[in-house]
Amino acid sequence: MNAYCHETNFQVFDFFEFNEWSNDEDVVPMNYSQGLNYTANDMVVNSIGLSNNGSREGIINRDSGKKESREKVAFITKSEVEILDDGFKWRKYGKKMVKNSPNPRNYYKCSAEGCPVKKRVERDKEDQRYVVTTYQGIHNHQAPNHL
DNA sequence: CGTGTTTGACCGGCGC
DNA sequence: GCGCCGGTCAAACACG
Repeated sequence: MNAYCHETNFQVFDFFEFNEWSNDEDVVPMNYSQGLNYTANDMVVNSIGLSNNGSREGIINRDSGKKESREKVAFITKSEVEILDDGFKWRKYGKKMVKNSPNPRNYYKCSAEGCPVKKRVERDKEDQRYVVTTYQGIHNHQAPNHL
């Protein structure tokens, strides 16, 4: 077992999709997040819209029942480490303290050439045992092999 | 050298 | 305007 498999095997405690990713308040909990049987790895695969063989797959729209890629999704895990290794290469480009939270928010961009995907990582402001990871954008390249 | 991190500066939107 | 706030840039730095 490599470090990647180990680290992404965190239970997902909640999962959000953003219909309007310009508006952080407009989040819609996914119906299938209730089961809590998803790992961070599952969430990464679904959120980026790429399946194991690299084809576009996406997540299930609970209204239409169809799979579609989402521009922005977020999930919460209970984790002691903040940087979940999701198999992609990320370059950190910023860190900010956000209002009403004692914890900084970290900004990452996908290292792949021309890929527009970004993610944010921060600890839950009320319960620091939880980590909130937000992805925005859809990768324009092949996913890592182990995804 | 090539790549990634750190960190203050900078910028744009928004409310007053 | 001006200041707050969240997001990004980029120069310096670290490290293999």
